Amino acid sequence: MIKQKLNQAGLRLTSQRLRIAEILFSGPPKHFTAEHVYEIIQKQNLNISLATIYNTLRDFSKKRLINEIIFEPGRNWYDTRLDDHHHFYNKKTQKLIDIKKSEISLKEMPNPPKGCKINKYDVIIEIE
Amino acid sequence: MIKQKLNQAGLRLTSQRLRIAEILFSGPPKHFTAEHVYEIIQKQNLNISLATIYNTLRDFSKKRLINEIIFEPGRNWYDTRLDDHHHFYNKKTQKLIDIKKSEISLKEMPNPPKGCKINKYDVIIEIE
DNA sequence: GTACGTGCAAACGTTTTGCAGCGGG
DNA sequence: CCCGCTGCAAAACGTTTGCACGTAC
Repeated sequence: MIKQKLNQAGLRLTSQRLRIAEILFSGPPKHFTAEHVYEIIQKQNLNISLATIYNTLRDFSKKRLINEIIFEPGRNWYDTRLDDHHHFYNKKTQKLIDIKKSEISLKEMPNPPKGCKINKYDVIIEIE
Repeated sequence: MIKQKLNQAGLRLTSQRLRIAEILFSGPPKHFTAEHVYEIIQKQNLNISLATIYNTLRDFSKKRLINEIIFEPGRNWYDTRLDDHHHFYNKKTQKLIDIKKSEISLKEMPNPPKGCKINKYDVIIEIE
């Protein structure tokens, strides 16, 4: 349940967050930017300010409800999938395509510099 | 030779480009942003506008003289290394560390969607 | 009641662009 | 001589922030 998700993450159940979460977590996994979410909200004749959407997505991402993907300069993308997987990125169409974990993985993970631990790793394969 | 490099890429040999290329390609491989290059230019008491540096780095990158690396939202990094290698990214110190190709590679490259070819792939391992 | 969230507009940092003038080929 | 490059300032872009108000808990 969405309310549980937000609660567990320590986020207050405001109507804006609930609405945004509903958009993100209903239906199949999605790749999206703040602007995409904003457009959907507009089409539903709802009124949530763009700033709130930016803040909400950042909060969700910090609390690991969604995943930030960086592959394009100057724009933040997010992914509702949290499991270990990677992406094709089509620069022309600006579309992301998931790559299942089983289809790809590193031969071996290199040792991080001492004192550091590995947070996560992303593989972006640029196609055209 | 630097002049040959630019010529082969079809770029005119202007003094600004030569100066920037000299900074990039002298010494060891480097990770840098436009702002970094600008600071170096300033310290040398030269005067190349920031816009020109942005444009030049973009041109160099398009012509594959340098490599664009995307790992941080809202800032473009470049790398003078063109060979197949990947990066540790320390979010706290904002430093990039090279990972030799021999230390890392994919088990197998997944098939791109039909009609598409693979341009390049980047592995970013975020550490802290 | 209080700390946190929201909306708005304004600020921010990075990058791009329009345009007049310069200079390489 | 022409087209591409430069410098400057201004615009553009995505994102964040300051502040007054509202609301969850």
